[in-house]
Amino acid sequence: MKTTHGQTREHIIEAAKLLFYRRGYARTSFSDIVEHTGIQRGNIYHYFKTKDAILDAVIEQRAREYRATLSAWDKALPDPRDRLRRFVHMVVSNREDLTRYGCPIGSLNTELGKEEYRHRESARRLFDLFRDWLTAQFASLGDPGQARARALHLLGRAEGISLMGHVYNDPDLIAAEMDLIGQWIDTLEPA
Amino acid sequence: MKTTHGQTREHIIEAAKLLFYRRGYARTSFSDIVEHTGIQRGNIYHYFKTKDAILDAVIEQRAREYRATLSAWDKALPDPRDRLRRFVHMVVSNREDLTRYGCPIGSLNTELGKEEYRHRESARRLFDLFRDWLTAQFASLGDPGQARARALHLLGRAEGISLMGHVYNDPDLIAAEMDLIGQWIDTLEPA
DNA sequence: GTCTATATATTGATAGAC
DNA sequence: GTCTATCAATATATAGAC
Repeated sequence: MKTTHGQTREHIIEAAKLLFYRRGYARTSFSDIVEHTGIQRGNIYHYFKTKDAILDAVIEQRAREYRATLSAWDKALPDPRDRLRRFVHMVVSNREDLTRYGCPIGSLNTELGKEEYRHRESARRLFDLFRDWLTAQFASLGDPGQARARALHLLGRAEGISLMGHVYNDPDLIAAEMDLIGQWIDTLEPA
Repeated sequence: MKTTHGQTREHIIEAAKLLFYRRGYARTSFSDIVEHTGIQRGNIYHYFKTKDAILDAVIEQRAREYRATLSAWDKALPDPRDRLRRFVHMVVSNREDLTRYGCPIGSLNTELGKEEYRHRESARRLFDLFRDWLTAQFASLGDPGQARARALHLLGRAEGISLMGHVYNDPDLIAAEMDLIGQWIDTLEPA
């Protein structure tokens, strides 16, 4: 928990976030980060003692971003159905990046879910943010007992179709599936 | 295309298949394969000149297995609806492994879909096998124009819920979602 | 805080005896 | 076909001058 706001530290995190997303964590080397930032090796170690520490910071940074996004939606949209539609719209809006590199949360969890990684839980917390937020929206929209199951159903469909769009290089697959989900949201009974 | 049927070569492929699945390709080293098989480094290089060549062989091996599975289903089940149900049942049956390590095809494509991998296309062909087979079943069951979209929808949902089951360590999530898919299959109009 | 130089371990890969 | 010994490149990480 540093209280300083050094630009260099932010640059490292932003570069690592991009590289981990596009190349994966294991395949991204310190040299990649050095080349991409222009910051020298020794200086990076001044801010992060290990590569794992950079990963921690990247995950924290993503968590901050997603929390801010969901918080902004909460403030702008009082209707839970509109909030769910906003989530669906976000996926559709990001379909080009999703097609190119996959879902940043999904692919990170896929990589870090493998054996001998100690970041499984912190990566999972990125999913928790959306799962809990979606659960709250489904709960206030209808049957609270089914809210969590519906949230995981929705997250799963978004992740699955993102993977298919990625594998088959087709953003329209993502748009079509999310349209089906939008129709499903429209049919849900109000509370 | 070797015509010899050496046991050593098969041992290497089987060990690599297991390790690539559980640890990921990038994180699996030659030392891992040596330790897991008991075969010495130099001997492995007698069968495979590079690590990439082992990956090629593992993907080919998986393709052979999946083709055999689908072919067996074709022979045993004349009704396309039963064949679709058989696919759903396979996912449910594998839910423990899917929960522990994720989907072997999905996680492989997620890793190899990242930048600077030259195995993207061969990994995608594993999905092609199921996509094309599912497309054929949907086509003979009803509207052929929607068959491919339905196949990708089904594959996406299976992949997505496998990821959620993996991330949240909950095989029941997979069973529940695949049950929904089974209900959907039951409602499809016959040709 | 930033840099150069370097340490140390591990990686994929080779050479060659048997 | 199997093995030991080793290579060259790259990985993460450290030491210390400025």
